[in-house]
Amino acid sequence: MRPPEAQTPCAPAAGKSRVRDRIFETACDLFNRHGIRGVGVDAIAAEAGSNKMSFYRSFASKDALVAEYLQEQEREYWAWWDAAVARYPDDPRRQVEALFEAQLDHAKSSGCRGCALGNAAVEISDHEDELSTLVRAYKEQVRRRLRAIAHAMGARDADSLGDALMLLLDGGNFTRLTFALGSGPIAAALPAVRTLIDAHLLGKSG
Amino acid sequence: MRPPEAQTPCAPAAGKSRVRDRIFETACDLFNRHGIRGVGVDAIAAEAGSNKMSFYRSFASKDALVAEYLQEQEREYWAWWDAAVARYPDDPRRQVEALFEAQLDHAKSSGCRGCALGNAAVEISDHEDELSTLVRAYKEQVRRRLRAIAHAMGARDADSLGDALMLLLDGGNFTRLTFALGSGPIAAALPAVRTLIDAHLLGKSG
DNA sequence: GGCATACGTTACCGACAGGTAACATGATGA
DNA sequence: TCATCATGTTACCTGTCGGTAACGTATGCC
Repeated sequence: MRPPEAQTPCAPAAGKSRVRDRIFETACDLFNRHGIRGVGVDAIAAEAGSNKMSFYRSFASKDALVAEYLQEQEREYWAWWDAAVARYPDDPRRQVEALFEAQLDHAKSSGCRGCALGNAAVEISDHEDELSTLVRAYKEQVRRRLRAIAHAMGARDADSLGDALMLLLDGGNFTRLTFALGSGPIAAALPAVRTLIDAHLLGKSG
Repeated sequence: MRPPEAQTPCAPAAGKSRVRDRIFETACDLFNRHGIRGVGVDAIAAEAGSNKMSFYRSFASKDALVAEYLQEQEREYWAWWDAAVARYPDDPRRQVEALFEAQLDHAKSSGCRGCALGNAAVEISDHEDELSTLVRAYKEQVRRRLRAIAHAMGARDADSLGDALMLLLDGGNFTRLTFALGSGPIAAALPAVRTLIDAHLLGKSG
């Protein structure tokens, strides 16, 4: 996927450089804080202690940077997910609870702006195919994973349960944008999750 | 709130004109479709069959238009809410179900882009006080209303139930941005709502 | 007719956006 | 020492943005 051109003799891996990394980290931070359309290339480079020219030596365009940003956000998200889930192998119910616990925990951090990928869906119009495809693939995987866990629990209407869990998850992400740190309705997610799982494990409900 | 200046002798009500209405409707449509930052004043005026100069004769600034847009969206939303709820006076449980039925129904329309106010929260940075205050007030009222209905049901942990309902509602709005018409997880909202209400009416759950 | 209202048209402004050219510098390594 | 590479610097291009000035015109009211 990535052409092996411009390979430096040693040091940083495959075409990556120090400024590039600094710029990219800065970009991720600014995109998260102000939205994708709310941050210009110039501002990113300056905030990274560099300049626009150096930016364009590392990134083909702003769109390329945004795509990489979204991919990185997804990568981090799944790492976060896997870490939460890994603590309870073979216990899908506790896995789900751990996910929502971790979400609540993360929502209490001041830098949290909900779901970066989901927020991007608001900003990118439908014709920006590459970006919206990234977001769609991510959301579909969230859905698939939650449904799979619901199935693993042996729940009745597992797909429906998985989807309901996704609604609670995304509801938390969405409301987090508006409500300050610990004050939002997101704290109600975990009890609701437990109730729903109970209902889907004991009997038919909807 | 609105100064009574420039009152025309008769015809359209209090300072409003035909172009103004056309421009405003066009703006609402475009904001919904492409986001607030994704639409320029020029594009709005042109799409409305007018021009920028006429725009600025009716609106003090783009920010003023955006504020009015958000207020209008909120007005329409509560009208929609009240209509759904009014069909079942004195039956709070059915009121909630009617809300989620109406949401699902609306989500199936092609123009639906979830929650306009919530989407705006993604685009406006924190320092734009006037706009983010509008969004926050709206979201707080959603929360208050859902909690109130939960209380009216006589539910245990009514606040928690109300918050959980809000998460499901906003989760539906958020996911609607990504999943096409009827294909998203939003269909799982209503069964989940019923399950949660049942649990909160029968016994303690979480 | 005279006048104000409402609207269209053209042209312009300063600011900033994404993106590029050309050149200077400083470290590295053969 | 000399070439190379990564980076910084300055200047510039084009386009678009929010916003304004000045002028023209159709309508309708008195």
